Amino acid sequence: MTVRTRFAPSPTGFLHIGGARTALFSWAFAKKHGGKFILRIEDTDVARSTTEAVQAILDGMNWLGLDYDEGPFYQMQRMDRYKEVIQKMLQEGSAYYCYSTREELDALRESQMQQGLKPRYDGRWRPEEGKVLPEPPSGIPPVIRFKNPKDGNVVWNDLVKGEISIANQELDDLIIARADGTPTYNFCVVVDDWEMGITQVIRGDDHVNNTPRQINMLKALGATVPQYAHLSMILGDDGQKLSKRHGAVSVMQYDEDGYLPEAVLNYLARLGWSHGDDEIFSMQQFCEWFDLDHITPSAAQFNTEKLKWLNAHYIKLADRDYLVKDITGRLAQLNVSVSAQPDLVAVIDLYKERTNTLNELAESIVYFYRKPSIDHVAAEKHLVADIKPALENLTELLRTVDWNAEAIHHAINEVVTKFQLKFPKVAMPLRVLLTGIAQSPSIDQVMVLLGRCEVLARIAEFK
RNA sequence: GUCCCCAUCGUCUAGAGGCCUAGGACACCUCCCUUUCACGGAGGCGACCGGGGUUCGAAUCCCCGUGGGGACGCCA
Repeated sequence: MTVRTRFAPSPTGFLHIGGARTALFSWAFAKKHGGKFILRIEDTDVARSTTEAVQAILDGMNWLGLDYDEGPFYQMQRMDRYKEVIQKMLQEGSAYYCYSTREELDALRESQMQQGLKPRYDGRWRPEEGKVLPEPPSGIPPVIRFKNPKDGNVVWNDLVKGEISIANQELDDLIIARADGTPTYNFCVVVDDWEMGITQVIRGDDHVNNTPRQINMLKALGATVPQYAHLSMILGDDGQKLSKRHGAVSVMQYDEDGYLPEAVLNYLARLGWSHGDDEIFSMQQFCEWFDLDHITPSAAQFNTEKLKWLNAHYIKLADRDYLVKDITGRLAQLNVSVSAQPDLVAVIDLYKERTNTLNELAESIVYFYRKPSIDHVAAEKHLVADIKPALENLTELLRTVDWNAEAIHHAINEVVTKFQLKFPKVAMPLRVLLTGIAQSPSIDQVMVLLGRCEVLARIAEFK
């Protein structure tokens, strides 16, 4: 049987890191097995679903390069089909109308909680052999409930967590259609997973508790039950649960923050999944290696430091043209327009080995295109008066020296020797004057790129 | 409260009864490289939640405890 997996987000927000990993694992699993990956938008909560959120999810998938073979399917466009199935269930007796009001149900729930019971529907409208149902009240539009089996256990072999067994007694008759007739999540999932021929449902483990209900409905419909793989959640850097209020950010935020999609993908792949000691690998390699057997069942804490490490790695490998385009954009954000000189390609080459994010890279090269403000601490330490004669002497040499790193280096050495100094004694003030700070690549290389005219101008600032 | 799940260095993890005096990676520390800061290289610090079993032998299997998480919606 061909593998068919799906990613089924609800469009109530952006694509966050947890969703992205779920999507990545589903995608990789399909790729690994030569199957199909399907995108399905679960938008049946009309009140909370937005087209902006749909777009945000699509953007996130696109940025990560998680392409889908089918879809996106929208559940709201499949209403007719859901209603058909519900009618069939009503006729067959696996579903029934329930006239309980929300107030009634709230009261029920509360009293059950007080008694230390698990809150659940008590089945007052559930048709039963020899049971006399109350007369349907007028003016109350009924919901439709699934008639869940009363006895036995629902058991499935979760591909991540192993065998999970839940007693039917723990389950109640869930609502599959609201009073306004629209079907609810648990029901739509069942119909869709069935009719879309999903073979492996890979999703967050907040759905573990929904699984037995879905299996029961699948069985009631005579459908094949797919395999399930429940991924544990991703915690924030601080070990706290991610939520809209706390730490959950869009994957697109990582783009804005200067992370490469390759880095995010590689990081996510390794978060909760492993292939021996391998840490750095391409998505192609990942798709070949990926399996459900090596997914950790426990929750994982996000670690930005490690993401940065991977990002630094991928920046070193990044395509030149890509970097130039990207960095030009980031510089523009900093109100820096890139002039022809110094050549941005050369500048990036000089810095890409020493940077963690693209934002850092952009910020650290601003001084090539705009005169830097001098850091006070650095100035105090290195721009001392007694170095002035040496710098003046260097200035003279720089006016006529061949403008390449070797010649410049030689010129600095000449001054160093003449004034009986150590190399850094001259290099550091130079560095501060030229870049504004005390850290930079090799100073002669910086000077080559900055250009003779600009170098002389900046040294002259030292009064 | 009830049900379900989880538990190896600070973090991500390797580990499917002997290969484990528990391996790798990030972070941290030291040293080397050096023109500063990085990069890179070499070292170092650092963990099997507790208690019982099973077994010749347990990080690995079982039970109990503890801790953490999830679910209990006319949300998904």
